[in-house]
Amino acid sequence: MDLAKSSNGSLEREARRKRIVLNQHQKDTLQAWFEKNPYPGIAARDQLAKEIGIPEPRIQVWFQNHRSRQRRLGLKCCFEEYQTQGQTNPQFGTQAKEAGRIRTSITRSQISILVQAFEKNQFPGIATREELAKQTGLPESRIQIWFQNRRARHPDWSRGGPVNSLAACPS
DNA sequence: AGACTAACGTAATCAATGT
DNA sequence: ACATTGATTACGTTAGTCT
Repeated sequence: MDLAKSSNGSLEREARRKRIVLNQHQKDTLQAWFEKNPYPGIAARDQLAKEIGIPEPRIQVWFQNHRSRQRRLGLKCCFEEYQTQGQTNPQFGTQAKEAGRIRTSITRSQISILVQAFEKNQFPGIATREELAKQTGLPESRIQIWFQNRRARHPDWSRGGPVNSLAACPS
C-alpha cells in the first residue's frame, strides 16, 4: 500500500506500534501451543498471554502470521480441515472450534468519537489509536478492528473530497 | 545485504444484535 | 426477514531485528 506520499506537506503515514522481540522461552511456548491448536479461542489466547507476558492481541497476530508461515512451507494447517475434522470426528473433541471473543458493543458516543477521528484520518497510527482507546475506554485492538471494518464498508468519504457526508445515516 | 518476522493492510465471510 | 457491524479467516505488504 502506498500511502505516505511525497514530501510536499502531504499526509505522512503515522508510526506503527513498536515491534516486540520474543525471547526463546516465549517462542518455544508459542510453538508448543500452536502444535496443540493453531486456532486458539479467546480463552486460550488470554491464558497464553498471561503465561508468557505478551498482550493477547499480539498473541492473536502471532498465530495469524505463524499459520501463514507454516502454510508457505507446504504444511497445511487450514481452518476448514480443522472444523470438519471436529464435526466428522466428534470423538477427537480437542479439535472442536473454540469460542471467539465476545462481541464488543460500542455505544453511540463512542462511535461518534471514532467517526470523527476516521474523518480526519482513516489510517491512525498506534499513538492515535491509543489516544482513542483512552477517550472511548475501548481496547486499542478493538479500535484497530473498527477502523479496518470502517474502511472496508465506508470507502472514502473524507479522503480526497467529502462526498457530501450529510447524505448518510438516515437516522 | 539479505533472511526472518511482527505489524499492518485488504477482501471475504461468519455471526451477534437490533429493526 | 433483513441490515448493520464486530470478529475471524487467508493472504499479501511494510518495516524492524538479527546474522
